[in-house]
Amino acid sequence: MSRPRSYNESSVLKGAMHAFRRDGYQRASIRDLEDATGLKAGSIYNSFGDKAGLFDAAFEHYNQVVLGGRIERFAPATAGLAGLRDLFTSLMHEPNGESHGCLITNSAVELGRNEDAYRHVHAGMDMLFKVFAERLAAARHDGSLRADIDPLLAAMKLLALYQGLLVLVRAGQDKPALERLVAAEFHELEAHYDI
Amino acid sequence: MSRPRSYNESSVLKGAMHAFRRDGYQRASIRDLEDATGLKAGSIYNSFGDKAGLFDAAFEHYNQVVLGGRIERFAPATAGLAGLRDLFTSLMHEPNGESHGCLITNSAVELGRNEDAYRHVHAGMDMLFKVFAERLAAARHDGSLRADIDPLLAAMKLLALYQGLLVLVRAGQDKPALERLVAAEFHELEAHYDI
DNA sequence: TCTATTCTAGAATAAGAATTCAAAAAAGAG
DNA sequence: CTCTTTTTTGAATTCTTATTCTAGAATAGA
Repeated sequence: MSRPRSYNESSVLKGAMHAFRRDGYQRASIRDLEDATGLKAGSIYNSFGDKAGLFDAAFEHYNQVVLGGRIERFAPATAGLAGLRDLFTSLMHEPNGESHGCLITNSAVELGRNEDAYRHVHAGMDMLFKVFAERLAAARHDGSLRADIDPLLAAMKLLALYQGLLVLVRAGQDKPALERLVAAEFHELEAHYDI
Repeated sequence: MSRPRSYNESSVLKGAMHAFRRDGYQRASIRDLEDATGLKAGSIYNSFGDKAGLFDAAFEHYNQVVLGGRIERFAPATAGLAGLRDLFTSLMHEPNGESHGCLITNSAVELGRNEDAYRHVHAGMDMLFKVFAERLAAARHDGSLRADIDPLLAAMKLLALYQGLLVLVRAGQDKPALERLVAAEFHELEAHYDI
């Protein structure tokens, strides 16, 4: 019937996401997005409506694929507190020295309460908070979490720490120092039985 | 000899700073900056060279006056750990429900390693880190800090938490929850003598 | 008071960005 | 094979933004 789209949606979204993470919503021009996605401006408008529409789709992709995948990979339910720690440590290990940062953090700061982005920012933060809270609650049950720690309060603290680390990485702070910080924080969370 | 400037430099910088905090460097247009400063574009260019020059001056002003003043007010050397806690708590109490955020956090995220902003971002973070480290070291000496805590490591952690809180405030997270988090964190830092 | 100089205002300019448009191309349905 | 529908493309357009220019106003010292 009609001519089918010739591009691969997932690779287009990946490219757009990359550009938005690196440059922010405002600075990523349609020109940049053409390069990043391999599509021409016309096709972008035809497929996504406008720049905001592409951002929307790219953010959705980020939350589901990148963030979701990261959680699956580093912090599945079976990995306990150590998994959470690995998730945090991975923030300091972005490939080839680049620090694109997190679309959630970057958008929260750049766009504030902007309605469209707000939805995704909240969804992403919720996803993180829930994983933190679940892992901490489980750790409390199996005794690996210090008994005097409130899982929900600690989950919120981890969320703040997570966002803060991303800011510091983006600002070029010394990564080894940040890793020591993460190690120390998780050491504090763990139950340690004195002999 | 020559006509002197008719504006008040400090109030101009305050206005510009406000606009940059609210909207970010990119989104704050010269038009917006005219309104925010009360100057006309011509005067802005005459006095500060260009938009980047005004941003530079406004950032300098932020670090010296706003951040410096905040530290003086909430966390002078005499106030100890409680002063630091108050400084953190004040982040959740911006006047009239607005959350302009911190120019340091916002610029770190928006501008990344951009050379001009980088200088100020680093200066601001350094200023915070040094205050945290000094207060923690002093608290260690007077015994109000838990003895097993490394002041430098804890200072870095506080810096991350500080930046993270600002991201969460900007994203509209529940402020009371964030305040509880701060209270809990400082409770953890303090030495508590069991009777 | 006059003059040199700098400030201010607001229009003009120029560059860059987002978005739209019109024509060419592709692919399946009949 | 042709027709229809939608995508693709690249140019055209419209908007916005940063920056410059020009004329007029203000000031302090000669």
